[in-house]
Amino acid sequence: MPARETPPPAPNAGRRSERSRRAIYDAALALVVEVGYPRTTIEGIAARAGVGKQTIYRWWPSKAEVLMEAFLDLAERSAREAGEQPYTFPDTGDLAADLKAVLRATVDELQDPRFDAPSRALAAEGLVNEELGRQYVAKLLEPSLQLYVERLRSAQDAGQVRPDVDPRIALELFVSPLAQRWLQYTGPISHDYTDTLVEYALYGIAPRPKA
Amino acid sequence: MPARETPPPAPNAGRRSERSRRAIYDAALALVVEVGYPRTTIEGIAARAGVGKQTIYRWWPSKAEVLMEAFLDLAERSAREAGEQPYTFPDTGDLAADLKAVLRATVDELQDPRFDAPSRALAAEGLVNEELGRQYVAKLLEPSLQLYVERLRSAQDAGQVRPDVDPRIALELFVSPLAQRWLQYTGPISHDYTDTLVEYALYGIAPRPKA
Amino acid sequence: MPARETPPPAPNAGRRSERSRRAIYDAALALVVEVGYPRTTIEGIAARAGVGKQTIYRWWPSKAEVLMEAFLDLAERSAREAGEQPYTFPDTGDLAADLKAVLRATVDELQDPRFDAPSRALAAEGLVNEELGRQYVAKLLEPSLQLYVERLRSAQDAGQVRPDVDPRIALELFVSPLAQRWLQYTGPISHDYTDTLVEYALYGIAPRPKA
Amino acid sequence: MPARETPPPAPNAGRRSERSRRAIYDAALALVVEVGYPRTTIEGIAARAGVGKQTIYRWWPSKAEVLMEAFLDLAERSAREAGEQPYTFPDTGDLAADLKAVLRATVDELQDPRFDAPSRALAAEGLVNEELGRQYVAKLLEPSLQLYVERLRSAQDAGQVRPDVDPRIALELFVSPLAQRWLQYTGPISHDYTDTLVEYALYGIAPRPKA
DNA sequence: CCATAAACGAGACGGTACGTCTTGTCTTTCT
DNA sequence: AGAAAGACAAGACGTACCGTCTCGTTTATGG
Repeated sequence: MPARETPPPAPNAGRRSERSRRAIYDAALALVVEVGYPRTTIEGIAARAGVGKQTIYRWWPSKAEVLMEAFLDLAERSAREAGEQPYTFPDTGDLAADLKAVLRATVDELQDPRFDAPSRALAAEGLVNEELGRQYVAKLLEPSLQLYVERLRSAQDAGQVRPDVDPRIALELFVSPLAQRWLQYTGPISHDYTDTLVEYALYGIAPRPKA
Repeated sequence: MPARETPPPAPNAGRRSERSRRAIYDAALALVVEVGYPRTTIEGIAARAGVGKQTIYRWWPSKAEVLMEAFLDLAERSAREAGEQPYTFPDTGDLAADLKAVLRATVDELQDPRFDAPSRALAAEGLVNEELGRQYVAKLLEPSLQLYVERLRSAQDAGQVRPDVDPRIALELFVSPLAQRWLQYTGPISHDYTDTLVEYALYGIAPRPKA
Repeated sequence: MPARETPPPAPNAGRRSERSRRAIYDAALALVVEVGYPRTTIEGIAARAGVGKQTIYRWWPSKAEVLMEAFLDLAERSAREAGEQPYTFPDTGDLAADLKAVLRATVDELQDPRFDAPSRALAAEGLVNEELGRQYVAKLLEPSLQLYVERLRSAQDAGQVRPDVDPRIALELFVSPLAQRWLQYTGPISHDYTDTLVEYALYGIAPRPKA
Repeated sequence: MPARETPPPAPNAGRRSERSRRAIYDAALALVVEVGYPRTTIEGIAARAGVGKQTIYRWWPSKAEVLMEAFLDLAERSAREAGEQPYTFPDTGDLAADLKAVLRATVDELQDPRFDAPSRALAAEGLVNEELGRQYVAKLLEPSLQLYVERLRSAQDAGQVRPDVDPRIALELFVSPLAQRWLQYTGPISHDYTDTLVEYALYGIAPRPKA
């Protein structure tokens, strides 16, 4: 592997301008919503943020990473704003009801362009750039999926899910179909749809013997 | 609606050079595999195909559409070469076995870069360009999914799937998780994995009453 | 000497756009006069000429060379416009009178900003870039100086200049002082001044023996 | 005239760091010799001198002025080092010999890159920036030319130069040609060349009547 | 002899221009 | 008329410097 001539001379994060960082986040998110990801350029972000291009290049290696951080920040702020403690999952004892509730909320969120546009853009970039794709999963997807894992484990303890079932796989039965319909336009998404997914996943599609 | 000055003077498809078309397909597919989709440019395709840029712009509106056609052509040729009749699905009477077999074959296909690279590229473009995304689904995805629908309907007739189940949704229980792991690197894919998906989907993850 | 990776792929001069060339010349000359050479940028020339930057970079290696060609073209056009045959020198038989006349004309020309600004800019660039400096001399200066050489030789034939004098050096006695005052602001320039130079140069500054 | 908000809060020259000043001079001169004037940047000077950029901007308005001071300082030091009293001119009574001697020394000096590079750079900048050009003349050129004036006046007193000759113009007959050949590459410079200039200038190029 | 205010090194910042690359259009020439 | 070739206007890329603006850290009196 040929070494770089001059390894990037690591800027001093202590002196970083918080003002600029915020302006860049805002500009990036706004542009992705307004003109779409491919027409969102680093020049455009810099201009809209009232910032020199170098200030972007100093802190991020690509527009995808700018957007990633901006979106993570947005998610954090949104959660905090909503007064909710983030990353929790209802556990009423009724697994089906809890899953349906969470998936219905997810469906609603996926309709909001402020969430849809950046999220979709990052997913798209991730498909074609493995490094970024893995970051996307690790930072955005996996933390949420982990909540399903925990809820499913709790359901296993309560005897509502078979103990031999792998929760990490089980969750994909309802999460992945929704994800695919959302991302790839393979079908409409609705509360009914996710309710159905939960039903099918819990009880299977094969005929059930009479209890 | 302001009319175009010159309505696109529709080229005469009859005089189209078959030689150029083939060269463009080959160049596009090769480049996507070799340098990746983002670094595949129309200029690059033209140069590699020994073709004028205008010849590409005359017949396709974007590099994504070039790649789409090239990939469809590849798929057709591959099927023909393999001597198989395309678009069939095994029906041995054992639904679980048939699904597992098809999904195992799919897993193998997804590992082949000649398939993976263009397919992933088109998916990525589709995420961010709805028009293209819908084309992708209609031309590439839906035809395959339709085979699952038919097989599931046949299983319903045989009493192996509950009659109230919607086959178009049911198929997503095993197809979408595989698709997501493949596209988004959310987990490893293997024959074991798809076998498990089929099991979970057919019989559910909830405890089954004794038969 | 390390060879270039790809030697510049020589554009096809036959297809060159005359319209763009003219627009670039005009823009370059206008900008140098209006905002000065250092603030004349390639981007500015391109914008003013309504031309892509690449069209400039395709045909010229630097803004200095653009300006050089533009100025040569201007000189040619000016001469043609004035209906004069360019590159001639009066020869009335009276050397002193002829030299004074030409130098007076030169003084006038040096006051015209359309001539002064680009000419001075090229000279400045040439001081610091030997390659360009030599071009400046070869294309702009030397052809004019050659006319002095010829006139002086004719004067030698007529016995008005000593035969052992080197005309190429002799001409510098009046041309260089004017050039230096013009370029370096070492003194004012006027018709009187150049007349004096001719007098001093022809007859020396030492006392002359009575004839 | 709109007044400045804050009149430049004149730095206190008393506290100025001599160490930095020296380092800046050295860096500026070295860089001009090593990489040429256009590639000598203020950032580069600061880095090489181990100095903050602001320390340069605090004391000089432009890189040209830095170089000017650096060069004046160099000239002073050189003179002092050579143990010579600066700004003197030989007066042996033989004008021709004295002029030839001084010009030969000048020719030698012009060949030394430590003198040539900065001097040429300042001249170039001066061509295009009148203010700086006039400074260049006043601080660097005129003091030397004044010595010629004095020597010529002394020669006039001795009857070796006609009393009606203007020494300030006369000196240009030999100084300007040398300057032009040096700066603009209009011809080679050598001791022979300057000797010839002196001859021509003193006795003219026209035929001399028999004494 | 210590307090304090300046100059200092460092370097992030908003900008401008660089020279390169690719896009999609247009034009020329050949077949 | 289609195709190869490639010049063109447009504009984003990522880099290099500009000149300004903080940041702590010397440093050098002057109270």
